[in-house]
Amino acid sequence: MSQPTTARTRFAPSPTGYLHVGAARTALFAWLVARQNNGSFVLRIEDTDQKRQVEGAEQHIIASLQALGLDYDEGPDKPSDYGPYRQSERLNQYKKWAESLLAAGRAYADPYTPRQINSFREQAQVERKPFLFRNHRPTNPPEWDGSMPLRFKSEPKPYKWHDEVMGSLSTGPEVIDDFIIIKSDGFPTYNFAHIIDDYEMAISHVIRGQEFIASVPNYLNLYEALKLSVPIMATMPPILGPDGKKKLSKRDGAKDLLDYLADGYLPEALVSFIATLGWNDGTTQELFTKRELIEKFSLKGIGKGGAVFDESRLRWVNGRFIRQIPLDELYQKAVGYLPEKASEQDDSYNKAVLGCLQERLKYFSEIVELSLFFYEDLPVDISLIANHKKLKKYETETLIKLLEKAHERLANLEPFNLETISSALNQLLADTEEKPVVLFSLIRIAITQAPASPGLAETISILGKTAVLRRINQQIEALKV
RNA sequence: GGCCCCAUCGUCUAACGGUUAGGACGUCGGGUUUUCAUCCCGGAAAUAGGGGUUCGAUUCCCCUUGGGGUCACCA
Repeated sequence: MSQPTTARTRFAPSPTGYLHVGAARTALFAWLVARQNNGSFVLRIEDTDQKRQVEGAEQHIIASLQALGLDYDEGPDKPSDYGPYRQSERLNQYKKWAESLLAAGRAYADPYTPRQINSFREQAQVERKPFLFRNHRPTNPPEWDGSMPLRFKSEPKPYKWHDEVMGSLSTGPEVIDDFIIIKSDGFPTYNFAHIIDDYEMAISHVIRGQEFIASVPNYLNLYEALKLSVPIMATMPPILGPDGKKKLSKRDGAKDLLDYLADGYLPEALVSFIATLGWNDGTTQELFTKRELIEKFSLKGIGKGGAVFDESRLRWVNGRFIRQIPLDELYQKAVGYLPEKASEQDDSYNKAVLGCLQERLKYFSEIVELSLFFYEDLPVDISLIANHKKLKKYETETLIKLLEKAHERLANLEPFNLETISSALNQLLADTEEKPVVLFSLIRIAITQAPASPGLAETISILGKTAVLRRINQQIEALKV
């Protein structure tokens, strides 16, 4: 088998929907193989099933690849020497190759109606045997006029082949069958088209999902009939849903890659997470930049078993990536996720808010919930005190007094900045002889009305004296009722 | 049902045939002059079962079990 020195890999989706995580991983790995060999990454659109076309799917997929930073060198919108890159635009190629098979006696017209084939199939099912079309191969097939499907005439035999991920694979002759290569609508099937295209586009590595592994022997049979050399093949194990059994599906949540991006997951984090779903470099490294992946990735490092998509781990990965980016960059990326009223504040205020959220943020769309109190007075929620493990033991009177003392101290504080606030709070601690958990929790609840928030002094300094004093008073009033 | 593939903590995974089976997420428990969703420390948690081979199997072989894929004029 010839091993091309420069890798040419492809991602070949059919435009029937959005790009989901599993396809994104396949695309990522193909991209990595191309990039680490200084090769080419090709996007080919497999639109041979007219019925399943989805309007806009191609654009959606392209947008997803771009968002992840998986740039391709050739594709429908990037014409190059091996185009066109949509299968619907390559019909004459498939026809040419099909006719050569026909001429060589390795293809024939399928004279049966779908109904007849169905009855063959049902019969096989009753007999609990796999359906093989070649058991019904017509002795005198009619001339192929394009109105009937064209079938490959197989030569059953056992196969043994190598898969970069799965290792050595083999099957017996019983899996080889006559499959349709040109449908009655004139379009090729995937089984035929991809082989022609991979050859004509000089693809070196075919990286795809495991749903195709059972068809590989048939492809090998076709490669032989066509006298084409076989590319390197790599089969990706499936990405599983939360139950750990079935393949990840739409039911399991938002699986459109663009949805994750819209929720405020960083492309870098998504790439790192998806790459480590089934792959790892043998060390304990958990997070990878794209550069590191290009350097370290290997198809051989991919596990053979399926991997469950664990969103909580994705959140953790994303949180780590968020913490790594400089505040200015974070601000640029996340400003749109701030609450509506953020537009009434200036950049420095909003940036300060994001700054103190950064270390605890997991994804951007939770920013509203985490930062709302920075932008508006939330209604006093008495349950925050009533349910607090320490505060609930205190008399309301005592709490009011503590708040009044805090109010007084902060009201007289000048200048009003992080440093002075911190020391004022410490003074307060000493004066009241209360534990921090009591005093600070009380003040924190008063000024945020939220179950969690950034550091108290920091929060106070961002909110400013006016808002803080107003909110403390609101809490006092609520307690008095 | 035939054929093919897969199998380490709940999850992602590491371990030239020799390790107290490691790391990470999650979880649980502590800790830090606030909360906790950050941070630090700690705990619980796995080689599916049975046979071989071997001085010694997570690792190699076989069987069983479990799971997945496929058997389309879908890809």
